[in-house]
Amino acid sequence: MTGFPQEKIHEATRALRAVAHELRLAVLCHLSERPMTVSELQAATGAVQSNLSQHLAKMRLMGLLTCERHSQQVTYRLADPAFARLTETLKSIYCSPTGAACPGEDPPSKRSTL
Amino acid sequence: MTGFPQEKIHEATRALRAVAHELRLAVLCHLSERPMTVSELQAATGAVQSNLSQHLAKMRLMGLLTCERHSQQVTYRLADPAFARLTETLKSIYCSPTGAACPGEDPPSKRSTL
DNA sequence: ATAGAATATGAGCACATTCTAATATTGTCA
DNA sequence: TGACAATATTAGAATGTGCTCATATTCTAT
Repeated sequence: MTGFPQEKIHEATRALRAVAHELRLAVLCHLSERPMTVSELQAATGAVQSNLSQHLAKMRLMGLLTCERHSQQVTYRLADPAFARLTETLKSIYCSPTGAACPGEDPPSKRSTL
Repeated sequence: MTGFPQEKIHEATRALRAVAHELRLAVLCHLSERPMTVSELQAATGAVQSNLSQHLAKMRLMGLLTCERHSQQVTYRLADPAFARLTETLKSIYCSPTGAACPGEDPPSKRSTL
């Protein structure tokens, strides 16, 4: 675990929790490309307004995003461009040219190896 | 969100959930370096046996790890070496030389920006 | 066969998450 | 001011997680 002190693990875990959700990951992906308003995100993800708003709030509180209002619209963006590396990495793992990581599909029923 | 189809997002989300926990992330970090037995992981993380075992099981079911038994010991390893990229990325974000990503500390109380 | 070491599993409580539906807030425009 | 658009917040039920403690399983060695 070279060079990953417990304290940093704690911080990293917060970010992971903030992203460990289909809708939130989708949002992160979109915002990794460019800042977007809530309505744009809503259109892009197909999420229900109040639900999306809640997830955006959580991501903001978790330190992933920041936002600013422009009259009636609120634009969200990555709090740090470094977070885009996360989606890049995930893409590299799951959409890799070498087709890596093909986990055991959703729980087959239980008990597999061993 | 170029090149990250909903279906892949779903898969990636499973992996993220599997890692979005301090103990599990620590385990992933250790196993990113080399395969380890349960007792080694136990010593390395200081976790309670049954608790660790449960987390390992979850990570295995989620497709992150595989394991094999050698007499009484069970050795766990990354199901795909590509998963090590995840810990690498997190390290690059949180232990970066440029000190990036300094989120707003654990929930101050609530309500910040806006 | 028995005992002990290394792991796994199950029960159950406490607490966190997620979703929906309803309502509140903020800003624009006629 | 009143109505409408864009977002946010609240409430509450449903579901999921994580932990501990007790117990089961698997091997090995005597």
